[in-house]
Formats: sequence, C-alpha cells, structure tokens
Amino acid sequence: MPDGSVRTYARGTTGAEVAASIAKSLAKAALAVKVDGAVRDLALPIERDASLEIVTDKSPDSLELIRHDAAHVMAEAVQSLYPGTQVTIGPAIANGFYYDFARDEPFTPDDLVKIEAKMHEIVNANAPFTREVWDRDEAIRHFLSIGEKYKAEIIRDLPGTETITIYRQGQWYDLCRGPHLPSTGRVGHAFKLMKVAGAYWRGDHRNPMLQRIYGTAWRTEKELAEYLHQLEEAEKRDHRRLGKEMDLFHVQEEAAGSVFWHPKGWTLYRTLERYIRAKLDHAGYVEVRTPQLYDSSLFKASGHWDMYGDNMFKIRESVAEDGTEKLLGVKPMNCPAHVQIFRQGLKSYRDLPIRMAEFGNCHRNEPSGALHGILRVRNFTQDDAHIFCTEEQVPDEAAQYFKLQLGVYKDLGFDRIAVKLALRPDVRAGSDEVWDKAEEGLRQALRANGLEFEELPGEGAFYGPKVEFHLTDAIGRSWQCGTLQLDFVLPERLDASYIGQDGARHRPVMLHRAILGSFERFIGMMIEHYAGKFPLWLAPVQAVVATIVSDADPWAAEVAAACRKAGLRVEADTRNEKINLKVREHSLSKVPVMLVVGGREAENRTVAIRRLGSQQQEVLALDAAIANLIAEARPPAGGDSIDSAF
RNA sequence: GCUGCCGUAGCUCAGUCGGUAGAGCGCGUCCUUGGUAAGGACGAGGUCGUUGGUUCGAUUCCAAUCGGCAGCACCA
Repeated sequence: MPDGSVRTYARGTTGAEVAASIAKSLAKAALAVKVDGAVRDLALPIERDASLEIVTDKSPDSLELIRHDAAHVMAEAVQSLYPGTQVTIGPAIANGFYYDFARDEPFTPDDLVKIEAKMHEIVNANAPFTREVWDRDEAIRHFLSIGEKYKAEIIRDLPGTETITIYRQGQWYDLCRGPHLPSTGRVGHAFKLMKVAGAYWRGDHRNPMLQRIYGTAWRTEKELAEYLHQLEEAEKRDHRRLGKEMDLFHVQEEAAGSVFWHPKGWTLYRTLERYIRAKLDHAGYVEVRTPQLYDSSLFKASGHWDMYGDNMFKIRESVAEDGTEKLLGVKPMNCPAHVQIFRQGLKSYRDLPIRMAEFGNCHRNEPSGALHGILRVRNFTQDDAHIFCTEEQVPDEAAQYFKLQLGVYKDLGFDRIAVKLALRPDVRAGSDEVWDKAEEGLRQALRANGLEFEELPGEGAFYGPKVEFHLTDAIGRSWQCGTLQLDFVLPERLDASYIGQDGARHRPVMLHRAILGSFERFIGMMIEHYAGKFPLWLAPVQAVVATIVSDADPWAAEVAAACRKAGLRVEADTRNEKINLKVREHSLSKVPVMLVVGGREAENRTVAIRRLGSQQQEVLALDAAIANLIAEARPPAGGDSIDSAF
C-alpha cells in the first residue's frame, strides 16, 4: 500500500474488495485501483502480489479516467441522438477528451447542446461500466454486422496478442482497452463540449475525414469554471489581439501570410534584432546577406527542388523558343546561399569553424490552413546561421550553441522550453549511415550538455536531424523556435570543401542553427509571454510624457526631447484631455512608464513617474529620472557584456 | 490542402423571415485646463469580402472564389 504497509488477500480479490476492507468511506470514494503503477478497473480480480493504490477523485489519475469515460458517455449520447453514426476512437487529452465520429451530416453547434444534455442524462442514469472479453474474429464480425466498419478495422489491426475487451454502460457498449470508472455517474457533471472539427481517420490525410467533438471535463464545477476562465484570460494575451490593440502589426488578405509591421512593432523588431546581432558578434559569427531569387539549378542541386519544391514559390523568368522554361525559386531557406559564399575561394582547415549568420528573409508556400497570426507565415526572417566545421569540432560548436541559445531565452524571459530531437523523415537525402552518424551526434551533444529531450521519429529536415526548442503560446500550442541541425548532406550535394592538414580536400560538416527561429514567430511568442507588458528595454514606447494642464506643454516638450536625446523612446501627450483619460489610455496600451507633468512639475523642473500597474508616484528631477530610466532600459547583458555593441 | 463556422463603419459587434443598415468605442469640430484608469455637446464615416446566379428588387437566398477562426494534415 502507498503508506508502506502490507496486506494479504486471497488470489482474485478485486480492487473494490480491497478498498472495502480498508474503510467504508474508501470503498465509496474508490474510482479505480493502481496495480504496480498501472491504473485498472476496480472490479478486476488481482491475481498476484503487487503494490496497490486505490484511486479516488483526489488522485491525479482520476482526471484521465473521468475524461476517458466522458468520451464514452458522449459517444453513447451521439449514437442515441444520431443513429447510423459510426464511432471510432475517443481518448482523454490534456484538459479534456474528444471522440471521432463518422457521419455524413455535419454536427452543428445546436447538436452539441443536445448531445451535452443527453450526456447529463446518461451520467444521471449511473449505469455501471462492465468489462467483457470477446473473441477477436467474433468481435470483428459483430462490429461489421452492426455497421461499425472503423471499430472492426481497429480490432483487425490490433496485435494478435492483445485481449479484445468491450465495455458496457447500460445498453451501450464500445470496444475499449479500459480502464474505466465503476459507473457513468462517477463522470460527474463538470464537463462541457467545446467544438467540432474535422480530423482524418488515423491521422492520415489520404483517409476519410471524421468529425471530432472536443470536450473538457473536470472533477468539480469549480475546476471547470476555473479552466474556462483561464481560457478567457489566455485570449487576452493572444498576439493577434494584442498586435492590433497595441498597433504593432497587421496582416491583410492581399498579402496573406506576410506581416505589415507598424512603427511600434518594427521598433520592437529592430530592438530584438540589435540585441541578437550583438550576441552573435560576441559569439564569433560573421554576418552576410544573400539573394532572394535563384535559378532552379541551385535548388535542384541542393535537393530543395525535389524534396521541398511543393512549398516553394517559383517564378517563370523566361520561355525559350523551344518552349523550355527558365524557372527561378524564391529561397525557402538560406543554407544553399551560405554554401555559395563558403565556396568562394579555397578554404583551409585553419579557417574553420566559420559561423556564417544572416537575418535571412525566406518565403515558404505554407498550406493556407497552417497560417496563424505571425506565428506561422509565408514570409519571415530567420536569425539563421550555418557553422561550417570539421566533424571533430561539432561537439564544441554544439555546446557553444546551446549556451548561447539558453542564455538568450533566459534574457528574453523564457524559462519553460521543451527540447525535442527530430529524427530522419521518410523523404530525405543522404544514406542511412550518414543519418545514423548525424542523429547520434546530436543525441550526444544534447546529453553532454545535460539537456533532457524527447525524440520525434520522422520529423527531421530532409538533409539532417534537428534539435528543436519549443515554446508554448497563450492557448497552449507548442511552436518550434530555436533549432540546431546537423547536416552531412548539403556540403556533399553542393560540393563544399576545405583543404585539410594533409593537403587534401575534405567535406565540412554544416550546423544549421537559429536561436529565435524567425523574428515573426518569436516576437509573437514574446507578445504572448509578456501579455504585451514588455520589459523597459523592449517596449516600443518606453515612456509617455503626459500633461495635466496646457501650461505644462513647453516643459513636457523639453522633457520628451531630453529623454530622446538620452536614447529613450518617449512620446509626449499634450492633448487637451484630463489626466485620468491619459493614464487610462497609456495604461491600456501598456506603456511601462508615464512621466506626468503639471504646473508643479513645470515650475520645479521635475517629473512624476508612474509605472504601469502601480498607482504610486515618484517625483524626481528630470536628470535623475532619465538616469534611472537609462539604467533600467539597458538590454540584458548575460555572461559577456554586449553594451559596446549598442 | 481537408472538415466545420465566420466575413456588416477604423475597432468590437447588433440587424435585415429579400425593399440598399444600427450601437458602443474610435475619429473630427467646439466647450472644458481638469492632479493619476473613460468630462460634455455636435458631427462625419459603410456600394454589408469579391464575382456570378435566382428575383421586379440581393447586404439578406444559392454557387464559386478570396480571406479569417478552430481542429486535422503539413511545418526543411
């Protein structure tokens, strides 16, 4: 037992019986039993010695049970309301559950209301969940006979060793591995259906599209209410909303997937660019600039034309008399271009590593459904670099990259980063031996730097595996930002070489790496992370000088000018409005500092400083105020000072 | 790209069971000079995403198309 005690029972005693033998209240509260760490039905006989824990609604495991069972309850509700609908799969997920249905008619928002009402009825009926073991072939035949093709297919594809189990709840039953709660009543009423969306059968776009209904489910109404409130709060930090409210950028349909940066947004962009450029300068990078358009021959040589061509923008430059077209490609990546610079002149092993950086503007023809605010766009600028080095230099370069990368994320306020290692995709260039070497190289680099990571088979770039640094946006979606990719393929395909110590030509290794990923995506993430309330050094408008009376206008102008001269981004608000309105408006637009000046300040040559989110005022002489603000507005320096670069 | 929903003033949205539209905020003018989250009055603003069809008549119904949102698929 969890408290360390040992209890003895006859073989075949159920979890329910164990709970009952301990306490009546425990028997009542019991939802499932954890046998050697695996959650199982309360009614299942326990056949051997094991560590045992009774799962109640207090335990974290209960949420998953509630959500999974809510999916079953929803499936029953749907089939009773819409006969002929086929059921497929319905798992518990973060914050809730979903179930995929096959039905010709779409579910409408009204349908969701009806389904939800039906679910409450089913919960109230409190039918016990009962488990049955079926013969495999019989199960397939049965599900086919009642028109459940998908269920039959699931069983057919289960490994032969798998026990086929059916769970009943009243009249309704479903193929399911379990475990389940004792009865539908235990699901409770703290659930809500959220949305309907399409989802491909088995996640493959070649398969038919099913209708997925998403729901959220919690232990108590209070938890549900908190979750819904949290969603509302998250919406307020959404970069698309804040981008508009704060006048940072916009997108419009004539340039779908591209960003119009407004003055304030562009100031933010340039501030970030200046920061990261200083970081790169200090880390031994050289910066370059390369063209947007290239003849198709370059992308054919690199492999992009074949492997990535569907996502590239192609332009017909001319048509020859014989009808052959000359095609140009807009670069989707900077790597082929950087190899061209590397290839100019002979390179010696003494030149390596070369860390070639570019704030490279790329275009990718992303599927329309993939576009999302400024987080997923068709035109973006990467803080890209390619490190040309020898194989021996890889571990050290990787370590330096990780240090730089993590330092930047820390400076910018991100402490929760998910690290993933994306392995070879189906469509790829290079031999399996080369991939083995590259994948193992990155694994070791990660381990050597003490980074915990998750492996993602099949997700790598066509030329190499990649380490991905993921950040989570306001609505819980995960986005790849930084990346480190180890590439033995492109140097070969684009014939990059250096002269080694032995006087012979050798292939360099290429490390593709980005820290922010793209400015667009990263700024979107920063907006959400800070909810628009940027630290002083990043804020597009650092302070507003607001007048109380028009007599203070000249002093306000003087204050603003002095601030700007000192390098601060300051605006003056001398409108004929009350100070209440000015404070409100600049607070809503998230300006970090207000310098309020009225008659007293004008007379004494002072300013009243008011910080965003605080009601307190601090009256200071102008010089002192500026000195304070300048100190505060200095970008984070990290380990090595980057002041000189500013 | 796929499924569903959506597209009305600068913004957020209401509305028209087919007879060319309305609110709040914002904007402009005027009054107000007010000490830390909305002072007041008046006024201007829209061929209802685009194209086609049905109709005497379309913002409203239908279709196509473009874009947005959610999810899926994709994401070098």
